[in-house]
Order: sequence, then C-alpha cells, then structure tokens
Amino acid sequence: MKKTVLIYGAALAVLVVVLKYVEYRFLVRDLSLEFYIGVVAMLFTGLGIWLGPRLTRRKPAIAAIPFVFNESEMLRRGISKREHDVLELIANGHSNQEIADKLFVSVNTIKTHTSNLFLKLEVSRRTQAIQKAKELGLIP
Amino acid sequence: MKKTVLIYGAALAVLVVVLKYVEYRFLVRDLSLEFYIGVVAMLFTGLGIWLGPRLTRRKPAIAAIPFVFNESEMLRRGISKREHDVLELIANGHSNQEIADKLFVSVNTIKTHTSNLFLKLEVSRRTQAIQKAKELGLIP
DNA sequence: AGTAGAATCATCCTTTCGGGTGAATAAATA
DNA sequence: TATTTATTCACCCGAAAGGATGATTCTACT
Repeated sequence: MKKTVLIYGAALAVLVVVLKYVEYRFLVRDLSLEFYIGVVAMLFTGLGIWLGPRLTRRKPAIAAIPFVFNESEMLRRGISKREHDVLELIANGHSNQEIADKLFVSVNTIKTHTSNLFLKLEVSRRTQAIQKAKELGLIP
Repeated sequence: MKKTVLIYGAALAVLVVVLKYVEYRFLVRDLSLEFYIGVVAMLFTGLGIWLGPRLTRRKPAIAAIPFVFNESEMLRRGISKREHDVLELIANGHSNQEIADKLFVSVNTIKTHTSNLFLKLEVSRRTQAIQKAKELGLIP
C-alpha cells in the first residue's frame, strides 16, 4: 500500500522532470501539444489500471463460502419441503432412526422420504445423495 | 466491456476538445505547463483506476475453492495412505464392494479399512466420516 | 535378527439401508 | 365436489454396512 503510493509519487516526479526536458526538445519541434498530452494521458491511464487493484484490495480475501440455495433445482426435481429436511439430516450424518426422532415421526416415514428422495436425485445410496445434493446446490 | 472502451475513447476525445479550448484560456494566463499536464495525468490515473477492474474482470468470478490438504491431521490421527484412499472413495458415494473392485482387493479388506477409519475419525457411519473428513481438511 | 506397522483376508453376528407395495389422512387445487 | 399431492405409517425382504476378533504377509526400522 505505502509502496504503491510511493511509486505513484515517483511517477509524477518523473513526469515533471521529463516535462522540463521535453519542453525544449519535442515541443519546439512540431509535435502538437495535443499529441504530447495525449501520450501522457494514456500513460497515466495505464498507471491507473495498474494502481487500482493495489489500492482497492480487500485483505480478508474469501472467508465465508457463500452458499446459494438452488430453489429451481428443487422445483425441477419435485423435491418437497419434508424431503429436503431429511436430506439435510442425512448430510449431517444421521441414521434414519435419529432423523425420525428429530422430526417426531416414525422410521418408516423417513424411509419413505429417503426412497422418494433417491428417486428424485437419481441415486441409490445416501452418500451419493449427499454428493449430488451439494453439486446441485440443495445443501451447503 | 465494449461500453467501457467507448467511455475511454470518449474521455480521450473530450480531452482533445478541452485542450483546444484550454490552450487559449489557461495557457495564455500564467499557469505553468507542468501544472496543467499534472492535472491531466491525475485525471487519467483516476480514469485508469476506474477502468482497470472493468477490463480485467473474470466473468465466472466464483469459487474455485482452494482445497488445502491437512496432512498434520492425517498424521495426528494415524490415518494410513490406504485408509485415505478408501475415505475418498466413500466420499464419492461408492459402496464397499465398488471400492474393493477399484482397489483390486477383497470387500473384507475394505471393511477392515473403514472400521479402522471410523475409529480414527471417531465416527460410526460413513456419512459422518464424510462430514468430519471435510471439516478436518482430509478431503476436498 | 527381531519388532512394529501396514495391508491383506476371513468369519460371525447385528444393525442399518434400500426397494417394493399398500394405504390412511389432510391440504391444496382443478 | 373431485382429484391430486404431501405426509404419514406399516410390513416384508434382501443387500449393505458396521463391530469384534484372529491371522498372514511384507516392509521398514531398531
């Protein structure tokens, strides 16, 4: 940061010196003032492009992975709210019995949900379901 | 992209016009040429800073999640190379039989590996193993 | 040479999963 | 009102996964 500012200052200083020099070399020749200043403009545009990212850089970079829920995929595959609940608990490593307890329903119900879920996700194992659901953006 | 280039072109055009105008207004007064050009330089530096990100933007802008393998955790838990192989295949949704086929060993061997793996990861199901392994940075 | 860890395979037994089928109820929708 | 859809539950069966224990072979290290 400090360094880039210094470089910019140096560039300005160099400009002044070059100007003084150039004033008596090029200007006296028949290069037009417009051309001359145009070159300076483009030069400093380039400098600005180089300078920009260095001045506006944010340090924390990327910390939190931004999970965007893919609702359209949810609708496309006809996955219901309840099935999605079960999906999340599966991804969290729970057994069918544990899921049943958490949702206050019977294990049979959970088994039905998982079966339908597997059909809709086109998988046949819960580990595959986890993988695919993450790919599709259905779970974080 | 196209638009930003146009804006830059327009800025240059405006510069030329302003120069023509300014040539007979400011220059005749006793503002030094250095000051005059310095302003132009700074102006175009700003333009460059604004222009930079617009020209160098990568479109997907997303993810490319940088997976850093946590080898120390691997050693700390005494997870062997072979066990890690099995872990990866489990996370990819494969059954024990499929893993056995892929690694050219018997299912019993895979079962032994998974059992030891579960002990070392302190889990009791493959879905939990996947979860924990990701947390620990053992798999992407 | 001897020991320790790894990788391999086996057997037995229990639990969990997955697939199939059927069915009752409530809510939303045609 | 009739029909679909989501949610719930049940039973059966076979396959997969998990737990415990023991054993063999091959390195690698002391």
